[in-house]
Amino acid sequence: MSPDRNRRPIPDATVSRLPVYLRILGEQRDLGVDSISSDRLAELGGVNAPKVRKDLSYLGSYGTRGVGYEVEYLIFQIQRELGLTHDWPVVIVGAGNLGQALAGYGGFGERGFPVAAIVDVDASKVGSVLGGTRVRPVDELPQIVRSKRINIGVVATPASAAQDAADRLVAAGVTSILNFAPIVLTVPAGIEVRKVDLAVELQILSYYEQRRTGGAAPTARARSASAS
Amino acid sequence: MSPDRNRRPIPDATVSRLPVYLRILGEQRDLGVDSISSDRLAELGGVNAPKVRKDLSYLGSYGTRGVGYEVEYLIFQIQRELGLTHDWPVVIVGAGNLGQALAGYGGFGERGFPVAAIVDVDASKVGSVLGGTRVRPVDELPQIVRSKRINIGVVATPASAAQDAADRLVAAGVTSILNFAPIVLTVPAGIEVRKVDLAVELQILSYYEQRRTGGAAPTARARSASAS
DNA sequence: CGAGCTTTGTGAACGCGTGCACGAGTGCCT
DNA sequence: AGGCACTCGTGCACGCGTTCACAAAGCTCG
Repeated sequence: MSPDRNRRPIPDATVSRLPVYLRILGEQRDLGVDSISSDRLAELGGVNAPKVRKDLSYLGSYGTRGVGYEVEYLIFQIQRELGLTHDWPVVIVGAGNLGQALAGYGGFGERGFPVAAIVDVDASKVGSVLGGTRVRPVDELPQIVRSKRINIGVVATPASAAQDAADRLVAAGVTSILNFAPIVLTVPAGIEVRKVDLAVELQILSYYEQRRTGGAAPTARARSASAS
Repeated sequence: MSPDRNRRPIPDATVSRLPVYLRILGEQRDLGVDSISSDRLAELGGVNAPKVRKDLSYLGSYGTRGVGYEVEYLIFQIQRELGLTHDWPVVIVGAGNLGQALAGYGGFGERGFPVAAIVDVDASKVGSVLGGTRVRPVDELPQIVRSKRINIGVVATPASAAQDAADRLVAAGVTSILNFAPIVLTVPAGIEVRKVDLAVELQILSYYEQRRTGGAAPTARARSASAS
């Protein structure tokens, strides 16, 4: 299991599906399933079977023809490829509504991303406890990142403060950022940024709704009275 | 009317970028800018200029050569295309950590998606007030959806309850679902579903971190991290 | 031990989206 | 009025990702 075996780059599209396979495999293992076919995995994952096989083939040939994939072993291989064999502690910047929710949301820790710290510029928020973690002043970011060996930061501030938050994270030594603020962050080369904009997802749904109904308004202020 | 005849379909990739342009245009308008070039819009949006022009060309030829795009008019055109000329009230299923956060998060309402209602199966959660909205029992979903003319539902339940939540939403008449639960929902044809899995985004970041460091662990049994 | 069924792994074709280059239209300045 | 600088709109080539089809490989059973 020497990591010096040169890894060819895995297509981005495949990387974004591997976590899905991983989750399904974990569920199946907990159900007592020890072998699974690409067909079944595709069904559970909402994709088609050839795509599953091609995706998994980027990891190596870990399946057995005529049988399928050994669940336990495949979990290990995907975890290894994704770097999930150990925890990645994260620091959340911004203890507002969203930051509080993310801290309280157990899903991060369960999947290997424990919330190691929360910071905020607002002194009035410092000291309160969210999801078992005390909010600390943003100035302590460098010490926190260094002492807890944090590589990933989460920006959960309002848009106006997001760039500053990102700058501070980068200065503190973070190399990957998950950005929930609706702006495009400017970061130095080599820093990986992913953006999640909740409103954008709704707007995309709106487009398909609008196309479906031909523009009929569900709560058109012009016609029906939508109080409150 | 036939909704698909008057408009050629816009590529999905373009649809997912239109909200980004829309947000930037709104900001620029608030700053007093009344005309913007594709170059500038691309810079602010983190894409390249030809892509901006191609995206906008799907809406029609609303630019002026030699000048750029009139901000106000372009905002209107994108809003019209995305169906954002009126509000789309949404209902949130699940008043747990995530549901509470989404209800309190003002970003939805600001962007035209007011939280019209929150429901939960847990009777102990019913009655509490989140973000100005009282939590109501899940059985009232059909009445809520009908009376408030809701087309979009948000699933913010644990994974185990997500499929049931989706079924109830569909039965109540919702035609689009934004799913935060980490499972693939099964819905009838014609129902649009978009999925946001917060942990998946972190796992993707983990992959790039892992590739960068060659698999060095940041917390557990780590050698010295690469301090570049 | 071989036939037949099952399932993986992958080369190749196809389609979509991106990036590029350039023609076309507009405003400004002399 | 004419030239020039600027920017949009778009045809085209390229590359990535998806899909398909099929050969290779393993298991089961008689």
